[in-house]
Parts: sequence; structure tokens; C-alpha cells
Amino acid sequence: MKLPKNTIRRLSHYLRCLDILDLKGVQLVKSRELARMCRVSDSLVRRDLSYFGDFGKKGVGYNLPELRERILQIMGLDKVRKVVLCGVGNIGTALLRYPFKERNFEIVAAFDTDPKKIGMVINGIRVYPAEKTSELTRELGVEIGIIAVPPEAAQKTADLLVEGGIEGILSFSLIPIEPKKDVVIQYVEIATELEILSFEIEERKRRR
Amino acid sequence: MKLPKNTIRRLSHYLRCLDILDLKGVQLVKSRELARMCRVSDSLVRRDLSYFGDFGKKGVGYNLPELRERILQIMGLDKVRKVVLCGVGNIGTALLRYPFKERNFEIVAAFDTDPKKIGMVINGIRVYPAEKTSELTRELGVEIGIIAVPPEAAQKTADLLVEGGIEGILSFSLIPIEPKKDVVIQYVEIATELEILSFEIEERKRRR
DNA sequence: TATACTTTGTGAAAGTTATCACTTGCACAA
DNA sequence: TTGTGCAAGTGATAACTTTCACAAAGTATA
Repeated sequence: MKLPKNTIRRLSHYLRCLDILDLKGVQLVKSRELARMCRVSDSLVRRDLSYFGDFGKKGVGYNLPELRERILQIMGLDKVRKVVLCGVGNIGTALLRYPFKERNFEIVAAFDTDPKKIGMVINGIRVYPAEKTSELTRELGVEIGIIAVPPEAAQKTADLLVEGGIEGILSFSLIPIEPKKDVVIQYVEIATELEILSFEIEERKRRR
Repeated sequence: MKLPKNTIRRLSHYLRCLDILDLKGVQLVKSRELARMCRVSDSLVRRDLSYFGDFGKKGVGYNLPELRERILQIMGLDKVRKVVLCGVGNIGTALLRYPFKERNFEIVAAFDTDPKKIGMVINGIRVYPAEKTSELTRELGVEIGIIAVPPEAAQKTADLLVEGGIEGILSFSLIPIEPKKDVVIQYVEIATELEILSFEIEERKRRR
């Protein structure tokens, strides 16, 4: 089946809204409500969900706990995934404290080249020397590697992760990574988002 | 003129590649080369650039410094923009040290509700009480506000920024913000990107 | 049981974006 | 000059995504 690229991104948004409603004890949700919360059209919500089966009841809506559980399953968030973090700098340190655990991501180790950082324990996670990346990644059965190193070290770090048998990489580095093998790569582009914002502000001024 | 949504995002990518080539002293760049570096097709590079005028020379390519300068202009990165940061927590602290200055973004103040943090100076940026957000934002002529507060405080923070006359918001918060006025909002969805990665890993496993 | 009302799921249509393939213009060599 | 090669710019087309609008199926009421 062919999936629009943004369907998965929206699934993540839906999930977050379902979490909020779930905490409030809501048992039933309609496409219209979910759509309002996520600022999309209700037909898009229904379309997105329909790619994965018929979860809803006509004339009624969607059973919330059930829908939530199904989306968790679809996205593979229903089981713990081991993660390593490469680069205990600025962003890296923040990520070590980020509540990834809430979605079943468990950071099991961090890596850095700086001897002063090696051996440190942040939020219960120990920092190992970068040379150990492949070895430990493989030993621990890690699936995901987060890259938060300076851009010039990004490719090398990715190579080490791939060598360690990683499945996917989340990169905070600004340069595109050339994957040595067939791994999934996802980017978080903080600077780019700010630049897009800059463009849109400029654009709005031009229109006035 | 109508612009594909991703054109601006790609412009930012092109810019980053141009920076790298520029440092190497390259003077001329072809759509093919830029395309390779950014992992897109060469016709897309040409199409993206063509929305903003004819920068290239047929049979030759693009003058690099000129193209770089023009993209900086288009994106409004050719002048300093003042930025404030709301929420000096985990992510917020990292952002205070992020090299936004390289693209002409200047963080002029930070805000937090925690009395222990107020008065601190991080990377030369002073932390003020959150109540001062609107006032200082307006006084300093700030254009962009970064939201890095807990989700439950995100809307309130956005309201304060808007009240202070902000033009755009970059939110690291996971919940959608309802803008009170006509401001541009951009999101950085760290958790969502990781969830998408999880889906794609799961998907790949299913295919095998 | 009949009637009115609600909301899902989905073909078909509309809208959007990327690619193809070709024309145009420049550079350089003979 | 003339010819050859190269790469930008761009209509036309193909691919993809969202919206529209409605049938189908459930609920509620009398």
C-alpha cells in the first residue's frame, strides 16, 4: 500500500491528542474532534486512519483506548526500543534528559570523544568513548542511534552506528548523511526550521 | 506566486551546501552538483531556484557567492533578527548555546518561571521572569520567540509573546498552539521524528 | 417498526508537487 | 564564424495528496 508521507507524522499528532483525551477519561472520539485538535480536516483524519483498517463505528466514532493502542502498534511504539546517543555536547546533554521513555525509547548508552566527558553519568546514562560505539551498539542490541555531534563528525559517527548494526538514525546534524547500508535516517533540523520561520516573516512583511 | 511547501526547506538545505562549497573556495556550482549533495533531483533544484528569478547561466551553472547571497536575501537571513527564548529547562539551555548567530539570529533575552533560574546568565544571555515576556519583547523589538516550556504552559507563553508583538514563533512543544493574532508558527517535533523513525524501522521489518 | 439523525469509509474530483523532455543560450575550440 | 557540448529554464505530463460528497451503517426517539 502507498502511504502519503505526512500520514505517519499526523498519526504521531493524533496519538498525542489521544493521550490528552485519554488522561481526561474520554472513551469515544470522533474524526471531527481529533481534526480540530490537530488543525486538520476531518476527512483527512478518516483517510489517514483508513489506510490501516476500519477502526471506527459509523454513526458513533472511534473507541479511544482501542484506537490509541492500534496507533501505538502501527508505529511500533508498543515495545521498548534501545537507543544510543552520540555526542554529549550541548544538544546531546539535553536529549539525555528528554522523556523519550514515555514512548518506550530507552537510551542505554552515550558516546563522546572528549576524555573529560567519558565516564560521566547523566540521568542514569553512562558516557563511553566514541571508539566503543560499534561494539557496544551491537552488544546491547541497540536499534536506534541519535547523532548530536558536530557536522564534520556526523558521517563518521553514522558509519560507526551502521557498523554496529543499527536500524535507524535520528540526526540533529545539519548535513545529509550518506548511509553505508540500508538504514532509515530521520533529521531534526532546528536551524532549518528557524530559517523557514525567517522566510515566512519576511514574506508576510513583503505582502503588507 | 504559489510556492511548493518544501521549496523553502530545500532552499535552506541548498544554502548549507553552498556554505560548505564556499569555504572550499568554489566559485561555480551546477544544479547537478547541488542536487547530489542534497539528495534531490537536479530538475528540482532548478525549479526551486526558478521561482525566485534566473540566477544561472545556461551552459555554465550558478555563480556561487551570488547564489548564496540571493538565497540569504530571499530567506531574510541577510539582517540580524532578535530572538527571545521562553523556558530555560532542558532543551532551552541547550538552545541558549546553539550557534544561531551564524545565521544572524541573536537571542537577546530568556524567560523562566523558576525563581532559581531568574538572574542567571547563560552564554551571555540573561534570564528574566516569565511575567516580563510581553514587556521586554516589545521594548527590545524582538521578532521571534522560541517556546521551550512544558506543554501545559505553551499556549500561555505563546499568548504573552503575541501580546509583546512578536512576528513568529518556533515551538519545541508537542502540542499545537492556537495563535491569538496572525503570527507565523513553526514546530520542531523531536519526539515525532523519533516516532516516525520507529514506524519506518517497523515497516522495514514487516517487509522482510 | 419507522423516522430522523449521526458519523464512518471511500470513490471521484480537485489541487498540488515533482519529473520529463526539450528549447534556449552561453562557452570554447577549430 | 561555425560547430559542438553543456547546463539553465520551463511547458507538459505524471505522480501524489487532499477534499468533496455521498452511500452505508449505526444510534436514538417515538
